[in-house]
Amino acid sequence: MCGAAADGGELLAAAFESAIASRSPRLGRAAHARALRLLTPALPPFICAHLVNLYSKLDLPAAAAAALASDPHPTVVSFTAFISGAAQHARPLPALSAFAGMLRLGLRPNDFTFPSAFKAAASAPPRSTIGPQIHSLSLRFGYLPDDAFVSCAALDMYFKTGRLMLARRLFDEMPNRNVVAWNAVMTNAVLDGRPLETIEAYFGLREADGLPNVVSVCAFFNACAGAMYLSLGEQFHGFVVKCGFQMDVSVLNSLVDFYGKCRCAGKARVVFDGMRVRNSVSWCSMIAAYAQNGAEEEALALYLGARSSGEKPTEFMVSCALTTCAGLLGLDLGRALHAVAVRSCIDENIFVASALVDMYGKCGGVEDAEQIFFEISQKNLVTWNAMIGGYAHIGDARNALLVFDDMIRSGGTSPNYITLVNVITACSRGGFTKEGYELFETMRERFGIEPRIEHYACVVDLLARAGMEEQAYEVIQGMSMRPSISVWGALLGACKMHGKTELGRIAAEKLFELDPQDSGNHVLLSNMFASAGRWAEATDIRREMKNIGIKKDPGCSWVTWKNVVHVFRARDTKHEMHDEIQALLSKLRKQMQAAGYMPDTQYALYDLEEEEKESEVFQHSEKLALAFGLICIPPCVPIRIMKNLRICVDCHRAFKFISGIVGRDIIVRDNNRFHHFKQFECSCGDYW
DNA sequence: CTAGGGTTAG
Repeated sequence: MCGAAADGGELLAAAFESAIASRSPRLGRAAHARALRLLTPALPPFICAHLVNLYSKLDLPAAAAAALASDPHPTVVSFTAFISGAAQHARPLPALSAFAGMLRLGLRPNDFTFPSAFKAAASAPPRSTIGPQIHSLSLRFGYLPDDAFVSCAALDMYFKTGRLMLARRLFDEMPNRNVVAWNAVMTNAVLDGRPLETIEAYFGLREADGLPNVVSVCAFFNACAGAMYLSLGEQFHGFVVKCGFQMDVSVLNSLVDFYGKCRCAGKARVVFDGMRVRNSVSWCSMIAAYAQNGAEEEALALYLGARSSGEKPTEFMVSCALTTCAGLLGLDLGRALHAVAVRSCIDENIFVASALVDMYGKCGGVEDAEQIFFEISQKNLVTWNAMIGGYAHIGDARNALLVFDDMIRSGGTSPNYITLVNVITACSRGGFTKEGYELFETMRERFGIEPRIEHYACVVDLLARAGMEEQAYEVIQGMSMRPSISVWGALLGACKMHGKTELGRIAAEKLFELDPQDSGNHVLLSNMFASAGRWAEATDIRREMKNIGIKKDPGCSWVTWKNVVHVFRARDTKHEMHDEIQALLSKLRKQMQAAGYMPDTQYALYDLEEEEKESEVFQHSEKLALAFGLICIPPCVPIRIMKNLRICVDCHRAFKFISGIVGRDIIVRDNNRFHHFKQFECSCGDYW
């Protein structure tokens, strides 16, 4: 009888183990059923512990709790199995309450229990004392800093709960620091955004004659990625290959990520292509590497490749792909991914939800962004930033400020520099000059955020746009850092808008120094002279462009209809619907003129007659795209037009008329922002 | 029968 139980026990143990290894709840339940059949009438204690371990490791919390509850005499082993599974699967609360439960039963946690308890306590909020309490309990039970497992777990817990002093002290007290202790220092320094410390810790490990392992290597690449240490990372790449770490999937994944973050998508791809084994992390890293380097098409192709090679649309996969859509302004694709997220039950994941808010905001669907945003119960910094950014895109300063206020008052999240960039941008575009400037002036004392170059660019834009170019110039002159292209660009743009030719010339000359090849600035300056009637100077700039070989970026606009992108250039005659488009445009021209429209031809080529100029502006790419949209897209659907340059002044004026005449919503996304035309008006209030 | 440090996303 006893022997039979033992034999059955060995068989069962093997069955439990293989169910856990293959992560198969089906195999697990089968092994459980077999145990019930073989061992009657009652399961022996060690099988009860096995069952708790099985269900806990398979992430079946209800079954694990039931197994623990049905154990007539639970031991420290059953409890530890439960706690460890819960901690590994990010369920810290059940883990900690089981820990408290075993103490109440008078069971003494052992050196296997404490590491899992610390792992659970590591995800407690920063102010929580649960971690330190468990630590003092472990000391009371005699686990001194020389127990590597216990103290490494405590060390990691102190780092993850933001108690850096205590972590540092524990680390210094450890008599024999193993590689795991060094790794805890390295990985947490990366997570906290101190990559330099990670690299220092790596050299500390080497000086102490420790051998790095896979985890140390990943942390090192992560640090190089975070600090953009391309050449250090490349050297380390060579070393890692020599040590034979290059067979490890995680190491290769972190290499892909490293090259991607260091703007070397090509090198990332070489690593990715050389991988013999890939997991979903590999695909996500490579998709992100493309998306972060402006190669959205490649990113999207890779996403489709991952799906067709059987990868599941995980939270990671979908949020990577959504970022790609945001960069591509691919609203239709983004909607499709939204549907994928809903079907896969991951749309409430905070990363996916924030990515959706971001995507809708950037692709011109603020209403959809809002709807998702207001349903997110646990908003974090990125969620708030994405929503405020969405309002900034359409220049809705009022809502941006309201949401910013909500964020501050909710108290859970403090703004970061991106929040301030987004709010000030919204103020700038929405004409809330006073509010925006006040925020800029007080951000240091109110939120402890040091103004960065981005904030200067925003505030120069804010002031200059509102006609205060001189104040904006004073802000630039008072800067402690070197003004960037965006700073001078903001000033130049506003000077052109308000005809401040002299200051505009100063800004343009700075821009020519900083970026001699950029055509946009030359065109802007030339147009500025042209609209001031200073044709000679305008012509000079054009001639200079020709001399140094700068070509004007060809402007183009595009409309997506039935999954086909229709691209238009100015004076395009090649489109299959050319005749219909021209017919509609001339009909619209008459209707608009009857409604009081006057063409704005001041930037058209200046050697043309006035009448020719009028025809000229009627061949702009955005007007061709709009006419195509009006013909093809049914009346209830808004027409969405993308443009690679800024929308032209005349097209902006014309679109307002057309939106009213035909009673359609027209949404234009240019290289700067959205314009939503409706009933003879534009969402930007002509302030752009 | 139970244990620590890990790669990807907004």
